[in-house]
Amino acid sequence: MDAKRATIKDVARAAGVGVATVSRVLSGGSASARTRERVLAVAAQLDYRPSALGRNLRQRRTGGIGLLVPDLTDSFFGRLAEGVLACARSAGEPVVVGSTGDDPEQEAELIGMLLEQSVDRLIAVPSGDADAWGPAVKAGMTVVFADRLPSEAPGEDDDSAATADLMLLDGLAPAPVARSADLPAVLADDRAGIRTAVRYLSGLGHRRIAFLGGPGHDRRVAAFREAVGSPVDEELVVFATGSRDSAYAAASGLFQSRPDLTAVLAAGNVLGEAAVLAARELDLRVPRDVSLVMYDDVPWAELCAPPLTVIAQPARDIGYRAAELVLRSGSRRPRGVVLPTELIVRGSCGPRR
Amino acid sequence: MDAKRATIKDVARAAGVGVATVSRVLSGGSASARTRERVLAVAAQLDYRPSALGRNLRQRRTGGIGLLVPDLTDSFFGRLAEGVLACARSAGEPVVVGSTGDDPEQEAELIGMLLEQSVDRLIAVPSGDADAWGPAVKAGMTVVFADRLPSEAPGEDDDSAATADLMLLDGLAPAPVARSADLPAVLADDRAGIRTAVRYLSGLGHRRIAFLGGPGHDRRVAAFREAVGSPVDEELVVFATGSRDSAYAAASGLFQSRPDLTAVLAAGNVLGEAAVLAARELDLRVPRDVSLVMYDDVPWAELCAPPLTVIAQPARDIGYRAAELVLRSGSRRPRGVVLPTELIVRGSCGPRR
DNA sequence: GGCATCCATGGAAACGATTCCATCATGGTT
DNA sequence: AACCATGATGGAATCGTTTCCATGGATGCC
Repeated sequence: MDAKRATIKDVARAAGVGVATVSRVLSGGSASARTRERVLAVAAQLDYRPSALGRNLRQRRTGGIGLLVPDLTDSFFGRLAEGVLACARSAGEPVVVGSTGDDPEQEAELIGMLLEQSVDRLIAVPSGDADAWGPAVKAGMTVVFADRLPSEAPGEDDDSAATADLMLLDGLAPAPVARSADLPAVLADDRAGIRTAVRYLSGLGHRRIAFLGGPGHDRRVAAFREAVGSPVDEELVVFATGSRDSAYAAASGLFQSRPDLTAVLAAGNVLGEAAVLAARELDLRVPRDVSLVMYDDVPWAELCAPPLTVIAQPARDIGYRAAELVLRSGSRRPRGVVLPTELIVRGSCGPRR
Repeated sequence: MDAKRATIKDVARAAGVGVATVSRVLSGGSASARTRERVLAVAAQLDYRPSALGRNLRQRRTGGIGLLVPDLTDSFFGRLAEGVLACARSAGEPVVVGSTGDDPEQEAELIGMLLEQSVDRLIAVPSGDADAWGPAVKAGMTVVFADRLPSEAPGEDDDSAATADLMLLDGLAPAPVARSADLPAVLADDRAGIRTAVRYLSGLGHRRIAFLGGPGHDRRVAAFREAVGSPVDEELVVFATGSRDSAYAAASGLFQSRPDLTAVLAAGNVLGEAAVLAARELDLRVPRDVSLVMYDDVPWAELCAPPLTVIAQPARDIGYRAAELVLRSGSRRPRGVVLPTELIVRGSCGPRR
C-alpha cells in the first residue's frame, strides 16, 4: 500500500499546531519565526504538498488556464500553445487544452467542460460567433482572445462597424481592442501584414492576385480587399474549411478556374502548403508562372522549392502575451495587444510573367 | 452581478427533495420515475451543472488526464497531442498539457504540478530517467508512456536487459512491454522502421550511413546499430540536444567532418529539416551527393526539394491509443501497444555515388 | 500599573459534491 | 395479522483547504 498523501492535518498534528497556522505559514500569512520554521521543517519532512482540490473548492475557482485552439497540428497553433505553456509554467499554473477543429459546436462543448471544471481563465482562438462566448463571460470567466476575434453574431445590430473600427488600428503600438463583450485580445497586425504582402506583389507588377483563406480569416480577407483598393474580382477570393484536403481542393480549383491569375496570397501555412502542392500538381512553376506569398512563417518555408516568401507572425509571443494578459487581469488590464508582422522575402515571388 | 452558478442544494430545494436524491438521479442511481423526472426538469431549468471541484474533492481524484510532451512546436508531438485530445474529448475528460522542453528538471516540476492538481492519469513522452517516475507511480497515478520509454536510471542493475528485451518485440501485434516500474506504453515500431530504412539504403549501395539523433532517440539508435550489423563507425552517429539550432549544428558538423558519408538517417522531423538545410548550405545535393531518410512523415516532406523519403509513424494514433489505455486502465489493462511504421519512398535517396 | 493594541494562534465554518446509513412506506408471504 | 424484504428517500459525514472570529499573551504607551 502506498501511503496516502499527507494532508494539512497531518502536518498540523506533527508540528503541534493548528491547521489554520499551517495554512498561514504556507501561504505567506503572519506567523512567528519559531512556528514558521517548525511547520516548514515538518512539511518538508512529510513531503507535504497542498492539494489543489481543497484549495480550489474553498476559493471556488481553479487556478488554471484554459486554452482553446482549432488544431494543434497546425504549426501556428502549436507555437502559440507553446507560448502559453511557457508563460503558465513560470507562473506555476496548469493549462487545460482543448482542440476545437474550428467547429463552433465542439467549441461550445469544450467551453462547457471548462466551466464545469471551474476554470476561470481562458485563452481562445475563437471559431464560433460572438454569442458563443456569452456563457463564459456570464460565468465570470476572464477571456482573452488570441490570433482572431469571434465573428459577429448573425443577429447583431452594428454589423460591420466594430470590425471596421478594428481595421483602423494600425502599427505596433498596443492599442485598445474594443469588441464583442469588450474582451481583450492579442493579435498579429494582420492589416499591416496583408497590406505589405499585397504592395510587394503589386510592386512586382501583379494585378490579378488571388486570396486563399480558411476559417477565421475574415480580418485577413477584409485587409486584403482594402489593400487591393479597387473592387476585387470575387472569383479570386476563395475559402477552404480547415482540413488539408479542403485547402488543397480550394487551391487546385482556384488555379484551374482562373489560369490568368499571376499571384496568390495564402492566408495561413496550411493553405500555403496546399497552394504549393496544387501548383506543382498542375505544372505551374513558382515563381515563373505564379508568385506565392504565405501568411505565417514556418521552418519548412525555407526548405520548399522554391523557398517561400512569407509574412512572419510572432506566434509564440502571441500565446505568451495572451497568457500574461489573462493572468494579470487582476491589476490594471491592458485592453489588447497588436504585434507586428514581417515580410520575409525568399524565392517564391517574381515579376509578372 | 451575475448570478452564481446553481448548486446541488438549489436544485434539491427547488425540486423539493434532498441533495442525496439529486445526486443519485444525476449519476444514475436508483430513484422513482416521478422524482427523476422532476429533478431533471428542475436541473435543466436552473441550468445546473455539477461542479467538478466538489466531486473531485469527495472522490479524491481529478477526472482529467495529464499530457507531458517535449515540445508542441514539433509536428510529431502536435499530432500526438491532437490524438490524445480527440480521445479525451469523446470521453468528456479535460486534458492538462505540459511542455517539458526535453528537460528532466522541467519534467519533474510538471509532474509535481500535476500531482498537486490530483491528476491521476498521465500520458507522457518521457525525458527523464526511469527514476523520475517514482513519485508519480507512488502517488497512485496511472501512467502511460507514448513514443518513448524513459531511459534506464543510472544506478539500475540490469542495465541493457530491459531495453534489449524491448528491441525483440517486433511486428504489429500488440505485445507486452514490460519495463521500468512496469508501466504500459504506446510506441511506434522503431526497430522495424529503422531496419527498413537501413535496408533500403543498403540496397541502394550505401555503406557509410550516418545517424542523426536527438534526445530520447536511444531506442532508435540501438535499432540503427543492430540493423547496420557490423560495428558502426562511431563518428557517423551524432546527437543534437533538441533545439533547431543544435540540430543544424550537428548536421552541419557531420557533413563537414565526414565528407565521405553517402547517406543520412535523421531520427526525427526536426533533425531531417536540419539535415536538408545543412546539406543545402554546404552545396551537397540531395540525393546526388547524399541520400536522406527522415524518421517521421510530415506534410512538408512532400514539398521539399527533393521530396523526402520518410518512415511514417502514426503519431495521432499513438496519442489516441495512449489515451484509450489510460482511460480504460480500470478494467483489463493491455500492457502496451506497438504500432507499425511505413517506408514512403519519395525522392531523397539515390544510388551510392 | 493599567489599559489599549497588536499579533500569534487554534477552533470551526464554509466550499459542493458523493455516499453511508437510518427511516419509512409498501407489498408480499407465512 | 404479523413480519420481512425491498426500494425510495433525506440527513449527515466526509474530502482538504482557506478564512473568519475569538482568545490569550505580550508589548507599548500614558
